[in-house]
Amino acid sequence: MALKYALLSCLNESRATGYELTQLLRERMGNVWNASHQQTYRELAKLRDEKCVTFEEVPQSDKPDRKVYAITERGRGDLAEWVNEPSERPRVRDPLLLKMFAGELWDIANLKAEIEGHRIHWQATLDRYLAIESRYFSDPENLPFHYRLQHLALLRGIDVNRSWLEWSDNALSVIEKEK
Amino acid sequence: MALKYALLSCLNESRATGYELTQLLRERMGNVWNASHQQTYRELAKLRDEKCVTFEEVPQSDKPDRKVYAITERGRGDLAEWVNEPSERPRVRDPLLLKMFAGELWDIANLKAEIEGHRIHWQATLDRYLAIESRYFSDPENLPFHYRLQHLALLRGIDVNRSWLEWSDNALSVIEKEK
DNA sequence: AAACTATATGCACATTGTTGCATATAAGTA
DNA sequence: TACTTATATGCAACAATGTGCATATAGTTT
Repeated sequence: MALKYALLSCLNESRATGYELTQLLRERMGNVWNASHQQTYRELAKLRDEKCVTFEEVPQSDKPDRKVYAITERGRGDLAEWVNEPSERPRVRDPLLLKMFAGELWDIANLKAEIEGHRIHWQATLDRYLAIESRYFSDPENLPFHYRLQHLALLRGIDVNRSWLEWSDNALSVIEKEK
Repeated sequence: MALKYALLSCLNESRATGYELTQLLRERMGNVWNASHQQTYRELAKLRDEKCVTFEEVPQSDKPDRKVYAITERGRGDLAEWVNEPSERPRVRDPLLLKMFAGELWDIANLKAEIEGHRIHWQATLDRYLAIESRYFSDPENLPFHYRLQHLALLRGIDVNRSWLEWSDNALSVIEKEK
């Protein structure tokens, strides 16, 4: 449901193709929302039907034609309405943490490898977010308000990944003692 | 898909009714997985078909009869297999953070109220998790391994809620300056 | 030469999750 | 007395998401 608004938020800043929107969701909004490219295209088709976006076909000779989407007045209206509605808290669904509740069934070497694997990912994601921060938000105090809000979202991503890194180090030391 | 394993993990520790399983998911596993009671009952019916659980009807005179579920060998096998498979990272879907990307469309009073509302929830959840910690995990060093793993999961919940509290204070001060 | 990555789009089917409803009783609260 | 909460179960319809497949071309890596 909120994928609609994720896409509209992107298009509210600038026009983009489905492909670009998919990338934006993965990169800039990676710690906030995610969707596969199939989902993005499907949702864009729906937004077209609802007249929340328009699109313009841009022919390309070497690659498939691009459809450049733009938000409409109605789209912006829907977005503004949604923004000011109360938001639900995110549902928690974390397979790795869930597995902590099946304790004695673990093969400890597996568990260790699993956490180490995730640790690499968290480190990489943290680095990516820190790079975004230093590129776009190096002087947050002097940013316009709507960028400060985006910075707040990014800060969540940074903090979450830092905290996962600490957690995994802690978890690995617990496992080490058990061995 | 993983709801199956959430339920099996619970039943692996002790037999329980659908009602009790719903509560466990909300309380003890609240920072790890969540499901409505309808989902729980539906999944239990499926687990029955797959012969991963058995159940026993316990008549009650004052309240509706209870169906007490227990895990089977097959269920435990499925669970052990799943535990040792690599886990996907959780998908991120946070409506409040998403709204940070629709900056100039916010009514600032709304935004402030929204964050304050969420703050109350995070504080309450943190307190709840801290209470669980002091009741069951006050001496983690001397706990059996599978309880230490559960403690690790709880620590995530504590940390996430603490970090949301800090974030909301930060966010509120950013908003205050804008006013 | 074959495989992989990036660009670019999308359909069809399957699984999962939400919402509204339905039933039944007891105890506590306004 | 009427409403809410807790216990206890579940179906049916609908909405949202995920997975597998399909197509097309160019450049880069093995």
